Amino acid sequence: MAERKANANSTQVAKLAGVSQSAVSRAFTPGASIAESTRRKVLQAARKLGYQPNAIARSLSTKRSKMIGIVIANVTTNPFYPEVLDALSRQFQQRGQRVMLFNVTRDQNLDDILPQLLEYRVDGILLTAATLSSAMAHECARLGVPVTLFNRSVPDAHASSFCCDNIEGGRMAARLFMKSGHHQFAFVAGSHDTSTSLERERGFREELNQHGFEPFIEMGKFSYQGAFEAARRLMQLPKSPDAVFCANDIMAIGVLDALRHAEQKKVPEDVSVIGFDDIPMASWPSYNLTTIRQPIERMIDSAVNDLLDRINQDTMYPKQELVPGDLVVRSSAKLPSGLSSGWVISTFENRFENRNV
Amino acid sequence: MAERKANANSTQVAKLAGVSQSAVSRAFTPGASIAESTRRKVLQAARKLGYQPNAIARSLSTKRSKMIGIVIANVTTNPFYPEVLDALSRQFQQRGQRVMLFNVTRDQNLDDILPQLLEYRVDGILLTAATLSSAMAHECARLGVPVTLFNRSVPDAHASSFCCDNIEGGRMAARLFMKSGHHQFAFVAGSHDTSTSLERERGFREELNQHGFEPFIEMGKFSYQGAFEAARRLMQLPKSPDAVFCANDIMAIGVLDALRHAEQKKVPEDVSVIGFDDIPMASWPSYNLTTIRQPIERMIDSAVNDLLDRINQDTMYPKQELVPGDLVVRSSAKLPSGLSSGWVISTFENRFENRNV
DNA sequence: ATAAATAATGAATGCGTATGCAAACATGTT
DNA sequence: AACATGTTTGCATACGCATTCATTATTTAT
Repeated sequence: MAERKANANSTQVAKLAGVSQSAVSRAFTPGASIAESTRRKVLQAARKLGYQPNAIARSLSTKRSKMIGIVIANVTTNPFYPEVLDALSRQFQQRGQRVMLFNVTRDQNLDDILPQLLEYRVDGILLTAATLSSAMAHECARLGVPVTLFNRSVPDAHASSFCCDNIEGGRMAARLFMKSGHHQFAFVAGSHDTSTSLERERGFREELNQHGFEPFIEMGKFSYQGAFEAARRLMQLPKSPDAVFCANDIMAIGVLDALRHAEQKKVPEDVSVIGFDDIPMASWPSYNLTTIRQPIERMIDSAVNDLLDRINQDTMYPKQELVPGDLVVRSSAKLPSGLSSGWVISTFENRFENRNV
Repeated sequence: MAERKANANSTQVAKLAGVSQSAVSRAFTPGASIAESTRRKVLQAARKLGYQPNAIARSLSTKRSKMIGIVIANVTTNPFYPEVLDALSRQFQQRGQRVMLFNVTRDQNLDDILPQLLEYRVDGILLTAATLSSAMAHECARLGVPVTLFNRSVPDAHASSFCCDNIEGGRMAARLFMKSGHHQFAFVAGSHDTSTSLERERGFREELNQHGFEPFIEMGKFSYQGAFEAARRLMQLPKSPDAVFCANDIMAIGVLDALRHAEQKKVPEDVSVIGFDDIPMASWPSYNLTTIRQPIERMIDSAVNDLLDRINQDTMYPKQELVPGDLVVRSSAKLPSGLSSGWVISTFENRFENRNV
């Protein structure tokens, strides 16, 4: 049924308008040298034929596809990523770039994906998942395709990277816990090979270590269910923790549910829980999660600007940016004196007086 | 810094391999007529130059972009859509199609978006958001670009459509409520111009009407917050409802939270709540939501197959498919005798004996 | 061995646009 | 009227690949 009548092309429009094909091209190129009168003639003919410039042909000719490749993962398991994708795609659309999306699994090798993007000559690549192999980073550099990492640390100097300050985030969580008098700490990790989880763990542990504490570590596999089970394991321990920091909010929520519904614990009376991200659900009254907020909009703005700038000016060097997170105080963690729920704190207690050891 | 060394092209590879450009093209075209020996020569030369075929040029030449345009909305407000996007993108990737993503707001006009897709000569379009204007449907038909709607009813015969049976879903919710002895019903709508919300409302109301009941209607704006407020308004009513059906799960959860945390109601003792979709959170112990499950995977499979089939065979007609939902019985709604939590029911009580009027 | 069929190859062309270049045109200056 | 300046215009070509067609190499059948 679909007759696949090919779209009209610039030559046909030219003929109808009584001008050359170049004129048609110029009529659709902002800033091109063309008289207003001929432009009108062209546009009129174009309308009559239902003509629309062919972006594929334009890309071939200009060597600019106006497409950005976005690689993402965990869209269904972590509500943080739909937010990231939403902001990213909106930004790029708004700035005249199309988005070619690749949805990968966390363990999937980027070395199979990136070539598919490069094949389409995307103008730039934004990675929010998986880690960039050094070989691929070089390949992109060789082809002059800028790469920006979001929430992933940079493998070498060939790519830009925009990260929340995970280490300081972990430290803030530790300080809040200590300040409210906790003694037994635990960290629920996401995975053992993701910089976000590792850095949050490191900050948390280092701050605790400085005051003579050592956290238990459990694996939550970056998922609600994984964290749910991790929490149950934690509660089996002889000295079960009274303060649990999770590598992200969705796991914190899993932990909360496990504590309340499977372990008959009260939060925060029996156990305090802190998450990371500040996803929308964190503020729902069922959870009221104390968490470290990632300033998504600001981070995305920076990342998008960086990538587009590097696309337009070959001279720019990649940039590494660390954005501080905010401690959002709600009620899943005991409050130290002087703090109350509802506060958002940018720099929490750089120095901490240890009253518990 | 990026020197933007253009990628090698087939001519350069040909020269190095001592063959013609055609041979290079054939070496990369599965099923083309080429001797195994020359193919090897070509591939070796290609590897040496870091050559990768240019998909843009190929698209121009073959008039197939191997790209599918996906239009989606509500990615951040409704966890159902990340699931849809995840399944869709995975399927297309797996079947060798790239995905060009457009993220829109619910009120955004598709007439501005579709031309941007058509400009890139996508092979097909999959819409999960917004409604297709008749003009645009014709435009796509004219250009021979098949369109498939997911969870949206079809505007005319030019597009395929894959929908959950929303009307029957609404009926099932009504039957379950009536069977457990409820008397005051309410529906929390998503919007007044979305077929999903309208159809679910219609099924719900029609089934109630047949037994002499009439539901209150409140607007929940397809969001947690909107539904939260809708629930509070419902509870102000002189005869406040004891059975609330929501147009989707995220609103049902908003209603649940409002009832429990703002209205001191017990669920399901004081009020029963049913949702629609069966998003992952629905099974979390904090909510345990009784809901109508949309069989996402099956629906997506059908939609993707339909679209790809229509891309490959111009002769196929668009298809309209209605997929039945399943009633997933958990514990946010009172159980009628004979039912217990944990059941999944495909066809619930087509005939209902009204014991309450 | 030879004819007939098949497979492999390269030259040439087309896909639809952008753009450098030179020619044509318009405008203003002396 | 002659000239300088600036603006429009069309021609021709390039972008990188796929594909048709005619030609040549190879295999198969007789």
